[in-house]
Amino acid sequence: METSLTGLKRAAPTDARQVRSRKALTGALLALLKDKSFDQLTIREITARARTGYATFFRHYPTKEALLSDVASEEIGTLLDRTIPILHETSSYESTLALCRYVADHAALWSALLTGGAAAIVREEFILQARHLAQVEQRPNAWLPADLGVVHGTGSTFDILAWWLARGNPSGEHESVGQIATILHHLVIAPLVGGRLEASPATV
Amino acid sequence: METSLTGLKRAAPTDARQVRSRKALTGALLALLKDKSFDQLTIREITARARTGYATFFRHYPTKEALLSDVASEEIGTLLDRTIPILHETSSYESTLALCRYVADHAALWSALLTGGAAAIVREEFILQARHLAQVEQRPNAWLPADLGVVHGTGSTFDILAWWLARGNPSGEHESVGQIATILHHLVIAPLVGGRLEASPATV
Amino acid sequence: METSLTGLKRAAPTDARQVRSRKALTGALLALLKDKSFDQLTIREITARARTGYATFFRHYPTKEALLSDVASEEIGTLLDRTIPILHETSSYESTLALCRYVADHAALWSALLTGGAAAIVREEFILQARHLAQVEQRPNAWLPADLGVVHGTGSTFDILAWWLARGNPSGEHESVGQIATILHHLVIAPLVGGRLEASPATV
Amino acid sequence: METSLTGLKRAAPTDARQVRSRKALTGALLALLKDKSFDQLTIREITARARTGYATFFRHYPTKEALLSDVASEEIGTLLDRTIPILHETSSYESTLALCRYVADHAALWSALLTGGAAAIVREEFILQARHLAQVEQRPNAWLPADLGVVHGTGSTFDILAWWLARGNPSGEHESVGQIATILHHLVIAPLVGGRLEASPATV
DNA sequence: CTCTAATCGAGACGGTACGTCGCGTCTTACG
DNA sequence: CGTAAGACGCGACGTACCGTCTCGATTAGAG
Repeated sequence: METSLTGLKRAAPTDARQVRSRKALTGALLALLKDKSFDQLTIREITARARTGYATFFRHYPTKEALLSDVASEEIGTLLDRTIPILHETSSYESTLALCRYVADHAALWSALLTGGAAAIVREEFILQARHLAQVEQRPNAWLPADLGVVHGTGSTFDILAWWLARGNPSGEHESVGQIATILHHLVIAPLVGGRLEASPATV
Repeated sequence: METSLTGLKRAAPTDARQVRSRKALTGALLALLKDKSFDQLTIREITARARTGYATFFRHYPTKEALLSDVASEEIGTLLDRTIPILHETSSYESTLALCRYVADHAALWSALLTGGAAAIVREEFILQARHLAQVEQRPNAWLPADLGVVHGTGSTFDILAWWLARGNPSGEHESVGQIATILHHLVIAPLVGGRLEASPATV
Repeated sequence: METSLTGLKRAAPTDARQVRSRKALTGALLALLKDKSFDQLTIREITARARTGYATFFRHYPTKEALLSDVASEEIGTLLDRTIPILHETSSYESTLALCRYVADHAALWSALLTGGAAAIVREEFILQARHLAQVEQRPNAWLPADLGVVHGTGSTFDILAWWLARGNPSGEHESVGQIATILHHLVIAPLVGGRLEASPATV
Repeated sequence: METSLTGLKRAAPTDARQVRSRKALTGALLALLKDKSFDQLTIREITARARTGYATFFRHYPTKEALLSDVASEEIGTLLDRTIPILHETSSYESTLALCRYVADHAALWSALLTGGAAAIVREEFILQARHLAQVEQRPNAWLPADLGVVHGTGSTFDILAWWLARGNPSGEHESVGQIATILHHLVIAPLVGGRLEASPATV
């Protein structure tokens, strides 16, 4: 929970066996996360599921969190690149919609990360990375501390997306993407950027 | 993380020794939470800090989470009673301000719960209790599923209060309470209830 | 096992309640010894069986062994008074028979002590007391150290009696007493005192 | 006390580490048995003496008794192979002498087993194994139940050997071996097999 | 026949050993 | 001769029982 992911991408291995081992491990982690909480997962359990030797795990990752990082960190970064900019645009609905589309396109992975047992730790990492990104581009605001804006915006976005993915399978349903984007924009983005609610075409 | 607090208040013991032991344990938990994450706390550590026998812990609580529950559960309920109603009033700023004042008045306890190592688990419990409460009084909404509204409203409120408490000591500073209430109302409450932003007198 | 019984008879209590408590405890011990080993008996178990408070046990006996002592110590002394002299008589069959009769007459108690879970510890005490008794009246013997004679004689007698009591209920069967006395005399007493085997009328 | 050793020899491990661990554990047990009773020995104490991790104990033995078994069981079997046959020979003194010589040759080990804190439990195992062996070759006897004969013979032999080993160091003293064999034969073997006492040349 | 003090039951307490489990390291034996 | 399998030291877990202790609530026996 308190442990934060490193955010450092692990050097890509060249050896074919290493590739196979890592893929097996990440796959096993994602598979197991559908059933149990991340921190009640056992390394032995992961390696057993991956059909891999126990010690092999440590040849690739120092801790369980490092494996999760290897799975999640890059994806978090990619998603963040699509989240942060939204806050800076006045006309932001389109960007919000794009964000939701992206998540829907990678529903399987993001379901595991946002609704699986690792949700809390991924959320922490999500916000942590966002704060680091935001430190650079301070946009002073009279009534809202910048840091709080980032925390609230990122966290809420995370929560709404997680809630969305927790309902069955949203991918493919074009309608649903628009709806969730509207909600997200209405509840989070618009209040932050001070944009008009009318900016969202789908406001019922 | 996945473990949720029971929400059931433990029966108050009559024996003076039991009262003393429980007080020592809860006190030790709160004290330790200021330094470390809840789940990297050890029961042995708690009992050592409480100057209590290790086995005595289990005479009172079956798990570490049960102790946290005993500390937090009632407080969460009290706070929720002040959070949920806000969403139902059109003129809600005053209620928001009252909520913030309440938190400021119990800053020590809520700092431990919201910003300490137990934050994630307390947050889960917070939302869980809110969802249960909200199930009763379904207020259908065309564009926003009721459940999502609760999750977003509760979670965001939690986050903003946590951010607030994480900055030094907010108690006593009358100004600060008003500011955070304004922000909370602006970012979370107003978008949910559809109230006008002008409802908040302090909007700068 | 290594713990030896004190051999000190506890002062008899006058208070009726104390009498009742001790009787309940000794009775419970004997009852439980029929099922389980002495040292896998729990003080809590004994007090529960005795329908007695847990702390009450310690008001009467400092340890589990003290309770066993209270039950067994005097009986062991009495039996020893009938065992030791046998070794000193040339015509000893009658004494052996008397010993067996005495045991048969108190079969219930001796079954518990010799064949129950406390057998090993009672045996140790048996031999220990015998050695102490024998130290006084040294009867030098050229080929057999006196101490070894006592150890062997007492231990073997104990074993044979225990074997005997372990077969159903020997009391009432007059025949059986004679047979076991013959065996005991033949196997143990006669070789020790150098008496003739013919001394035993029942030698087949 | 009531717990009996399994009598099953543990499969010999091939891994050098396992060999080392087991040797350390058995060695520690024998060393500690010189000082304290077996059942007031702590597994933690054994592992500490063996310079071994606590959990490692359980990777090799399920209980303390299993460790004792690993130390004693085979030795008991070997000794029994030399004890039982004696009862079947008419001219048995030589066999008795051979038995005593064997014990004297392994005095260190047998001192630990017979006179150490595990004596009672080893004795039980001794007799138990003997009874199992004797069940096969029933040699009916008019005045002596076969089972009692075995119990008495084995138990007495155990006691006399234990008494012998408890006096200092008997190995090397040729005289002593003959003397104890004579006593053993006189007190136990001869009465059982009905042999004449004159069969023993050393009878003084 | 009362009153007072001893004895009772109940059970919480600080300890300590238990046996289990998972960790991360490090050795071994096999392919 | 490198890698999987897995044994190892470590330490927290939750359980059980120890012997001590405080509580009222009986209840015996002395006055």
